Amino acid sequence: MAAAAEPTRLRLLALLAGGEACVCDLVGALDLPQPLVSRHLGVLRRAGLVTARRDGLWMHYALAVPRSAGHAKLLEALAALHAEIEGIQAQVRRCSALRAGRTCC
Amino acid sequence: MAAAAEPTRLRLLALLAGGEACVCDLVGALDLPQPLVSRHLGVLRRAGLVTARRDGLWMHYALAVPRSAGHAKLLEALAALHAEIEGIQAQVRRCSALRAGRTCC
DNA sequence: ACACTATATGCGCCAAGACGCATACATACA
DNA sequence: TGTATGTATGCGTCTTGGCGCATATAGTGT
Repeated sequence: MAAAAEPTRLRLLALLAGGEACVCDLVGALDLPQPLVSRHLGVLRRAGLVTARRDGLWMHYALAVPRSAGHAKLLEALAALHAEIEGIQAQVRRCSALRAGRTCC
Repeated sequence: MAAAAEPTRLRLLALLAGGEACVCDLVGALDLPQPLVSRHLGVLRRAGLVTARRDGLWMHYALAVPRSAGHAKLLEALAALHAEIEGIQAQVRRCSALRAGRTCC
């Protein structure tokens, strides 16, 4: 819960709500330093909110399947809250474009 | 969102989910110093999550009616998460007992 | 083995925020 | 107007956590 409250992590969760993504795409979409994004993803992973999958050099992150009723409801709430984040749509689009462009993985 | 993530405030929201309550009942239920509870309630109020109503000497706090889809979904998620908080049931019962006992307001 | 790329982590700095304490404020009542 | 009670706030302290930077780790290809 506290893990999802941080603004940058809220944005990461919004991007991942659009499907699995690798770190480089998330970095490109949010325009933040890679170590910062990686650290936030680590927090989300340890909180059980996202899962990580290694594919060669790349790590793919995705929303975790809910482990409790509260978790499931939280994901619903996040989905609704994402729409209310300033400038998030552009970042979601950029993330999708990066995914489609396949510049990295 | 960030306002609801703090553990003590999460408990306060859980107590208020059972209905309006005055500060003294919340203090008694959580067994925390009054200034601390008052300060947390102020944070929740400024975040738009609760509303305050004065009744003589007493302030009655209640969950605010949702102002957005995200807010409404967040309340649902909180309701589900409340059940997963350590020892919250006893505190909710104590709050109800205090309300019923009418020792203060 | 070496170089290269993607990702993770150790370390230090700094700001945000939670807490305790004292005290101010608001209201009721004599 | 004075006192008592419930609630809010100012202030100092200390911890937590976000951030930048450098570097470590994991994997790929030559």
